[in-house]
Amino acid sequence: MKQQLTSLIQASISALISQGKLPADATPKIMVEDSKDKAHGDYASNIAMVSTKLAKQKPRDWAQQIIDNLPASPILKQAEIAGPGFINFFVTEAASLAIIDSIFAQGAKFGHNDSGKNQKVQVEFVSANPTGPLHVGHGRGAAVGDCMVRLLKANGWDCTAEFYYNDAGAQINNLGLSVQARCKGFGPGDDCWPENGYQGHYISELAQSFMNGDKIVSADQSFTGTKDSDDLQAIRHFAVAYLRREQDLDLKAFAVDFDVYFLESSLYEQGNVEEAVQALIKNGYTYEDGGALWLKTTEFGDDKDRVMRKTDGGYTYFVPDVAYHLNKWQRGFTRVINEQGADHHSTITRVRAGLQALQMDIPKGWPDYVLHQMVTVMKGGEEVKISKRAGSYVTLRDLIDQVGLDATRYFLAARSVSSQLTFDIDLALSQSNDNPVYYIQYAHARICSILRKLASQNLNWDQAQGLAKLDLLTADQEKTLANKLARFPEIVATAGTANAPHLVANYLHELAGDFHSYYNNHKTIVEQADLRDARITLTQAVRQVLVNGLDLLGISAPQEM
RNA sequence: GCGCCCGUAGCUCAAUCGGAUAGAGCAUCGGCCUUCUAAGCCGAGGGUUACAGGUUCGAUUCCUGUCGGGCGUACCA
Repeated sequence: MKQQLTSLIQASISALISQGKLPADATPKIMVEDSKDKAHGDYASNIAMVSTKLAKQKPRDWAQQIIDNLPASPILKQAEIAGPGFINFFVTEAASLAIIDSIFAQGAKFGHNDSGKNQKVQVEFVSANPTGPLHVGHGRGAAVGDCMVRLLKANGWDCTAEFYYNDAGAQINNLGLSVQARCKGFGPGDDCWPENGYQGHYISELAQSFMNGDKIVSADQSFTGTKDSDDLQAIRHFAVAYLRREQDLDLKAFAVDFDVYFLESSLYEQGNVEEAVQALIKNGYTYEDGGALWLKTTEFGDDKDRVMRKTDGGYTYFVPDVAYHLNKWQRGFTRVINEQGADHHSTITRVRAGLQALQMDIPKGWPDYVLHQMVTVMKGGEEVKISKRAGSYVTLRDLIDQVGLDATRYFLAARSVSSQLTFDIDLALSQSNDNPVYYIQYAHARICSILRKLASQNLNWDQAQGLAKLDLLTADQEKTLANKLARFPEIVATAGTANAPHLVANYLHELAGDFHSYYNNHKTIVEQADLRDARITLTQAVRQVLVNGLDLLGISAPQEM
C-alpha cells in the first residue's frame, strides 16, 4: 500500500517537474507512514514539507499542488492537507482489505521476504563459558539471538546459529580446582579451597556426580567420571561436559537451538591460534615488553596496546577470539553478527584490530556486534547480584519453571537491546496472568474459539465466499485491522535489518489490541452467511499473522487458554 | 579521567528516516459478562520526555554542555 501511494506521489512530482514547478533534477525522498490518528487518514506523507524549499512555496500551498497532480487511482478515496503541510491519504476499504488475499496465499510465509538472497550469515550468541548454569543475563542473549536468527531466516538469509565456548584457560582451571576440592570434601573457608573458587551449590552436585562415575552426554561431547579425585585433568573434562549438558538443558527449556558448538580448545589443537599469532608477528604489529607480547591495537583505534601473550606464556582471551573470527571468515561468513552482553564491549576493538593486523582483506567493520545492556534482577525488593563465583544466582531454568517459557522469552526479547532491563521476579510471578504475552496469545486463542463455536452450531466457514465478500467489511475497525495486517511484512524487514526483535513484539501487541477491540464490538458469527464468512476470513487472517509473528519470537500460539 | 549505552506517567517499557494531541502494560478510580473465552472491552486520572542551550517549518529523536545511572577501560572472559 505504501509503495502504491509512493508511486502515486512520484507521478505527481514528475508532473510538477514537467510543469517547471520543480527543478528537473529534484528527487525529494518520498516517505509514506502510517498515521497514528484515524482523523489523519490511513497514511500520511511529509513530502510537501521536505520539498517546500525546492518548490519555493509555502508548505500547504505546495501540498495542494501535489494533491492536484496525483493521478486517479482506485485505491485512493481522498487526499487532504493537514497540519503544517502533511498530506493525509484515505484509502478505499477494498484497497486495505486486499492484503487478506496475500495472507491466505502465503500462509506461514506471509511477511517473509528474500532480501537476504540466501546469502550466508552467522549469528553467534550466548557463548557462555561452561562454568555454571545459564542465568538471566544469558537468557536475554539467548532470547535476542534466537529471535535474530529467526528474523534473518524470514528475511531470506542462510543463517547459522553458533555457540562458542571457552573450555580451557584460567577460569576452567579454577572450575576444576573448585570441583576437586569438593570431591575431597572441602568447602569455602577451608585452607585448601582455591582462591576465587566457584561456590555455587551445583559444584557440589557436580563433584558428587564425578565421584559416582556418571556418564555425561551433552550436545557436543560426552565424558565419564573417573572417581579419581586426584586426576585434575579428568575432573576438568568432566566438569566441562557436565556444565555443557546443564546449559543444553537450559537452552532446550528455552527453545533455543544451535547449529554449531565451537570449542576454543579446537583452535589450539588445530594450530589456528599459533598461526594467527605468527601472522601478527610477521606483519609487524607486535612487540615484546616486560616479558609479555603486545599487539599494537592503538594502530586500529584502541586506547592502548593490549597484551597477547602473558608472562606465563598463555594467551589472553582475545587472541583465540581473533583466530576464531578468522576461522569464521574462512568458512565464508562475509556477514557475522555477534550478540553479546555490553560487559564484553571492549572485545570489539581488540578483535577487529587483530583481524585488521592479519592483513587478510577482512573489511574494517567486520564482524557486526549487537550488544544487549545488562539485566538487573530484583527479588524481594532487592537487587540480586549475579556472581557465578560467589554462587548467588538466578538461573534461567528457575525462571522458566516459575514464570513460564513464553512469558520469559517475551520479557527478555520484547525490549530494545540498548536499554537496561530490570527483571523483577516477584512482579513477573505475581503478574504472570497479566503478562503482555498472554494478551497476544489470548487473541489467537479467541480466534480459534470462533471456529470451534461455529462447528458447535453446525455451521461452516466458506473461505472462498469470505474472500469474495470482503467488501462487506465496512466497519472502521475492520479497515484498521487490515491496515495493521499490511504492516507486518514491513515490520519483519525492519526488525531484520535492525536486529531488533522487540519491534515484532510491539507490533503483535498492537495487532492483538486491535483484534480484541474489534472482537468486543462486532460479532463474528452472525446470521447473514456471507458477512459471517467475510468476518471469519478477516479473523483467520489475523490469526495467521499472529502465528507468524509469535513464531519469530519463538513463542507458542495456543488454540485455547 | 576516557569510551560505549541509557535517563520518557507512581513502576516496567514503547514511540518508524526528525513529524501532527508522546503511547502501552502494571498500579489507582468508574462502567461492561442470560450474547463467538472478562487472560477481554469502554472510560478517567497520571508527563516541563533529567536539566540548559543549539540546529529547523517541526526535536523524545540530531549537536554541545551539565547532572544522574549502568558497563568497560586486566598479563579475567
